[in-house]
Amino acid sequence: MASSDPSVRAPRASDASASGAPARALATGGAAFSPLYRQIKDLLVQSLDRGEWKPGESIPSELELAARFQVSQGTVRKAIDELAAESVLLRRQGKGTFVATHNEARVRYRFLRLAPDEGEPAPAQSRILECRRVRAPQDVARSLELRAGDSAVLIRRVLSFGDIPTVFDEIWLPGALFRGLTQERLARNEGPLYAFFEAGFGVSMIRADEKLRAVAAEPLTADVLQVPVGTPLMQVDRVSFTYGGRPVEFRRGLYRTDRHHYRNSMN
Amino acid sequence: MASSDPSVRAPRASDASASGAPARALATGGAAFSPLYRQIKDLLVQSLDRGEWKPGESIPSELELAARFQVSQGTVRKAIDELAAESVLLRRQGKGTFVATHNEARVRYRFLRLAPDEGEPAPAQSRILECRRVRAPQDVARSLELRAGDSAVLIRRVLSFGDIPTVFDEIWLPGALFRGLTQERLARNEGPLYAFFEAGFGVSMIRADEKLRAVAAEPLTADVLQVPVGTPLMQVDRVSFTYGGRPVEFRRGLYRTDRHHYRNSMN
DNA sequence: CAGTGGTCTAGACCACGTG
DNA sequence: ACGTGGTCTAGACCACTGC
Repeated sequence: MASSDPSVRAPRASDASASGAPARALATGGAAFSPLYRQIKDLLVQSLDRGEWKPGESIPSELELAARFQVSQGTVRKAIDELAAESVLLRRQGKGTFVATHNEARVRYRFLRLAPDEGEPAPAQSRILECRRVRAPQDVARSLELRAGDSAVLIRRVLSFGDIPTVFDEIWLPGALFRGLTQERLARNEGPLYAFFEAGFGVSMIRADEKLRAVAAEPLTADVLQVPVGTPLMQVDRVSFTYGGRPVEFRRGLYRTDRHHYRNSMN
Repeated sequence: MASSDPSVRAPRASDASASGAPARALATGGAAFSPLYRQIKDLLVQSLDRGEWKPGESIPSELELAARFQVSQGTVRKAIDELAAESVLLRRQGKGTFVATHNEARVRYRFLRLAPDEGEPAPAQSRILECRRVRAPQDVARSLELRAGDSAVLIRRVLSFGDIPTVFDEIWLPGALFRGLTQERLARNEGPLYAFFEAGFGVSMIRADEKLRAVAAEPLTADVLQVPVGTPLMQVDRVSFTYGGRPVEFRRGLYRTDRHHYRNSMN
């Protein structure tokens, strides 16, 4: 880490207390007020986005960051608190603060909400049916903030639990971010897809919005999931976002819910 | 509020710093360690549970609470922070901290996740089909932590959006908590059911767990929702909890998802 | 103007993990 | 023994609200 970091402390309202003059000029250009800890949070997110600290690595200690940004440890702490609450960072007492990974057990089932009706959640077997580059259809392009016709990667896969095919996913990714993604590399990958994306392409999925509905199985889907045509399935449309709220995946999943259910918790 | 509150400060490890002696005895009995701010949080929840502050009312200021519990304002603040993050309390700068209500716009759609495919969320029209006292069936009793055969209230209702029946709910409540709940009172109520429960029976819904699946419409449901038998519907089983994590409602909802979807956000 | 929550700082000590 | 995050305190000032 460079010791002469350009991200120095932004003047803020509180500084007036020392000089008596109401000096106020925010680094963001002065349009919107944002507390110091949130400016620090934004700087941390920018560093994550730039890849300064990679998933699984530890970030500098709170005291180091406080020195770098010229603020108190408490202010850095509050910024990290928010990022930890969003599962972007992970604190481990006595060890440090780490960039979250999609490999850890603690977040492993954060995005896969399908749970077995009986027994414990078990890892799924993934079979890649297809992976090719296509022009983004209009609705996908809109979700991914691409221009219609831009390059995209389309993946079709099936997730099975104990030999029962349960999830049929169609996944669209922005072609520009996933150069070199091939069916071979996908098939070689074990473990969660998102862990593969962050390790192989530097794209971290941080947040996702889903829309769920009940639909009848169409012939193709029915064949893949080995159910009669017309069987009620859950259709899950998801848009996933990376640092800074940029959409980087659109996905349509079709779930069999005869032995599994989609779990959700609200508060 | 009684000025001589019995909930005084519990001795804790940090106190040893003043005396030099490792005095440690937690109010909880000493079994489990819990930081001071969490003990304060528990005391606040107990006060809420007792009804010391009712939904919509303000709780004492941070400084008052700090004086009552003999801790610093910062410790009270951290306890309140957590309760605000859980939407149990609501902070309003310059005004105070308030007990959350199910009437406010901010939390109105916290538990109703069904959103229209087009346009803005609109309030639903509720029609009560049935409200009677029954013995709790075994699975309901287990969800509500009752003994099988205990008294329960069963409500059946339909929610419609613009004359289109969209949700068919079967709701079970513990009979002991909802004495005097009749179909007449229910029908008279406008607005969210949970607001009615908290105002009329002092039962606040704080958290809920849901299990979703896709099912085919059965004849009775098809009739109520005016869809053909066999239409795919979303079945939502919900257990709702009040202060202290006590279950106080089991609900099975069947949703038409031809013009609406169930929205979910993950991070 | 007074009172509320919101932000920021500084310093102390505790609990945990590692060497 | 040391460095990490976790907790707790104390005090300052800011921003918002209502009298």
